[in-house]
Amino acid sequence: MYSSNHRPSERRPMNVVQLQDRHEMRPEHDDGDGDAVTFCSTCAFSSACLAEGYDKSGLAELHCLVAHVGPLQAGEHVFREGEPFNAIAAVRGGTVKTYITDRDGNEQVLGFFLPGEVIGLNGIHDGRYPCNAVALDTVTLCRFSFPMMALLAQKMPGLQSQLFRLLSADINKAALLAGDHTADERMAAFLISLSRRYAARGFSARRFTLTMARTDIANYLRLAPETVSRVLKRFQADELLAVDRRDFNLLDLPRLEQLASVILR
Amino acid sequence: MYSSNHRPSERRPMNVVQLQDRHEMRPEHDDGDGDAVTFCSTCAFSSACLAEGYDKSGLAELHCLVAHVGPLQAGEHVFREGEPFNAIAAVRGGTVKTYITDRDGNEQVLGFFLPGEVIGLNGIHDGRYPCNAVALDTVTLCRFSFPMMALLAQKMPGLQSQLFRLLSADINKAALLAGDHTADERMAAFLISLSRRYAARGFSARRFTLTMARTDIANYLRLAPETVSRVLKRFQADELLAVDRRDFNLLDLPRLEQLASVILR
DNA sequence: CGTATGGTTGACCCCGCTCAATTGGTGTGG
DNA sequence: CCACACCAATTGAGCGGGGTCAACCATACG
Repeated sequence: MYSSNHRPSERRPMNVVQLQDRHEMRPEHDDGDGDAVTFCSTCAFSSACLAEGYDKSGLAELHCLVAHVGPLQAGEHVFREGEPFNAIAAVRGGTVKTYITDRDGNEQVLGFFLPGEVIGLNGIHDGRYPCNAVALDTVTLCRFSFPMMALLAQKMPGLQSQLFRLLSADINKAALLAGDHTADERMAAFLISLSRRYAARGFSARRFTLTMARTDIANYLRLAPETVSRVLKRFQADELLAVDRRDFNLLDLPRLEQLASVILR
Repeated sequence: MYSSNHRPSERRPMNVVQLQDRHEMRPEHDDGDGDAVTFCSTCAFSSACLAEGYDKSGLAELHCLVAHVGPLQAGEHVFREGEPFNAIAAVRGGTVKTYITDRDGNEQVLGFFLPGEVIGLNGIHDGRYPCNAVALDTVTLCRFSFPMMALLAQKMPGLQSQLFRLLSADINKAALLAGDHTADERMAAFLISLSRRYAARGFSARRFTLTMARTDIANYLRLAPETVSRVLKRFQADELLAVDRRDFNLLDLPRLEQLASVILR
């Protein structure tokens, strides 16, 4: 039984509730920067935002209720456990970590969220965020007021079904970690999952630099940090990958996929 | 690392896809049996079905798209992994177990569903059920065509938000098992969860008879069946509970809650 | 009865956690 | 530029919770 003794890393004492107030936010439609298009095409709401040509008024309304948040610096929180839920957010840039802390102050990492992925959906249930969300590096977000989004979903079938699909996908994603698997399988599944998600966003599937510490990886995989070190060392000896600090190079994707397949299917 | 060698229990060779075809179904409104009211009051859709007095036409439509399924006998499947998703179902009576089988044929139990709870929501994601659902005893269901329900949710804000809440709740439920906890904590959390769910449906919070086998409990908790036996024996020695085969009597709810609190919070 | 199925018990062992020491990279002040 | 501190990461030694394997027991059913 491993339990981390580390408190959540907190570089900034300031507790700015970024999804609650309106500091550093700008409405979507008044900044016509060029990378908005490239971002939106990989965002989880792309099909709702872009592919709804048949309902241009709805599209305009969706873009109206989007607000840009950030940039947040590493260690700043997006939201905290127990805060009233009122918005979800799509990661626009950077990486967000979600976690809970139990009664003893032990941190338990729930997930890492890359650009295009949506955080906060688990807060719908009882109107409060059930976990914390913290920036691991410089993070920018698209904030969506959930009440307004639900209202708009009444008029836009595509948006409603997209929300249903996102929620349903998170159920299955949460179940992945629940299985009991070896340290090797967990690590391989973690790396393959990252690889696929980076690749889907146009980055290299083989080479990437992690934004999270070893302790975060270990905590997420329910392993001791020491085990993560040893597994990575063995993977390197077996020429499955090359790793230098946080730079990873997946040398043998097929064998990693093979290892991960028990979990990722 | 424990992996079950047991194939999914299958007492009936027949593979009747119960949520797909219309055998043994009757529309809700043509059977005015008295227990419909008592069931519906504890069903997950009760707030949508009953409390929507302000929208009687919507209520009537919701009842129109409900169809009763069953009774299914123990071992009969409600749906199977990979089948096209087209409906969710509320358990009306009995217990449903959901599970997946990996490449090696090992079963992995995902959850148990009591009367009033909803199965199939994780199939929305990619239009196929990602797991199997099997009856553990005699099961009756309320089947809801999901496309029709989504359509109705466009007109009924209460139904839409109820669906959002159900989906969001399942995300958090799935995350519970993911933590690494001792065998004692897992078992206590399992029993307390059942206790609460029975109590919420008007049954005793202390005494109940399980419908699932030890192997199912073990598999669900990611423990070996032998470990389940040993933990229960120790719990009994410590006078936390009394157990005779599948009859449980929770003698010391406070201490069990205490043990479970790390997981259930 | 005999047989099948599910549950229990005991002996043993291994994966991964714990504890502790060491390394190395990064930042800061002299 | 070096010295020192600090923290993340690594490495080693030891051990314990829980899995494995096997035998045994109990209830259900033909």
